[in-house]
Amino acid sequence: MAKRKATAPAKPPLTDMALNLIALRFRALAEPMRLRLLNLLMQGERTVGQLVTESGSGQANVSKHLAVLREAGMVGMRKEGLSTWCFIADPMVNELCEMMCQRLREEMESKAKALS
Amino acid sequence: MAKRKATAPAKPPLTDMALNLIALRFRALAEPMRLRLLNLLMQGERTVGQLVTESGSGQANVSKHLAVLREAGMVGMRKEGLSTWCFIADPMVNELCEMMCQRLREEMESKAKALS
DNA sequence: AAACTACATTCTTATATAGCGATTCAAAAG
DNA sequence: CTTTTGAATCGCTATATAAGAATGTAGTTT
Repeated sequence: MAKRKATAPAKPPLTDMALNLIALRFRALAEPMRLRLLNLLMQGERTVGQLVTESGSGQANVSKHLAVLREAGMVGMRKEGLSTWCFIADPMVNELCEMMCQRLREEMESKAKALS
Repeated sequence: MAKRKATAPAKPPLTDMALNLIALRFRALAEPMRLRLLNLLMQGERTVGQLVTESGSGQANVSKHLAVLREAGMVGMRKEGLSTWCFIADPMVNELCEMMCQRLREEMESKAKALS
């Protein structure tokens, strides 16, 4: 029997459920405020209150966004006294954002060059 | 208990504009139907009509989703006679989806193991 | 015990968009 | 020209959700 090449690009079509799960994850990254929270957490752990202050958004809003990120497995939380400390729980988040930023930089520079 | 890694990447906070641009890109990937279209295109070029047939969605809907993917720079199109051929214009799309799928597999297997 | 603190939750409003049908547009054929 | 075909666009409805205000809640202090 032929063994499947590891580099074989022939990918099977994804099921509806898989598509929904993947879309759910990407949706967690599809809001500027959530990206801002992740961006702040990339500098280190923060309490919810600190994120409220530094994000400039309201407390209820930050709490809800953090819930979305937590359900997506991207942010973790641990309670310590009255405060809740948040941290990035999935290093993939950094990679994804890094890739996207890099790609955007390339495109913008390309467009800028086209205008010069 | 691991000591905090010295690999702290110390990234500067992103601007509002950057966050909006990044969110816009992720939003393009945040819908199951668009992921399905991308998944079909991963197998090779398709006309819009073929995508309508294979996706099982309506023509207007597919057309609008393709417009979103095109504006996000993820899908390219070339007209040939009456037909419009679509293709993946940014290999990053494959990487992003691959990463996400891999991550989901890991989590699901982990959870499955936790239940056994 | 009461009062306070840090978050979470609920409720509401405003906005965005997925999906559908109908229409329009553009290229090709008759 | 007219018709046909492939795709884009418009109008519409239903649904999702971001954001703020008010309230609830659990842990802390006094």
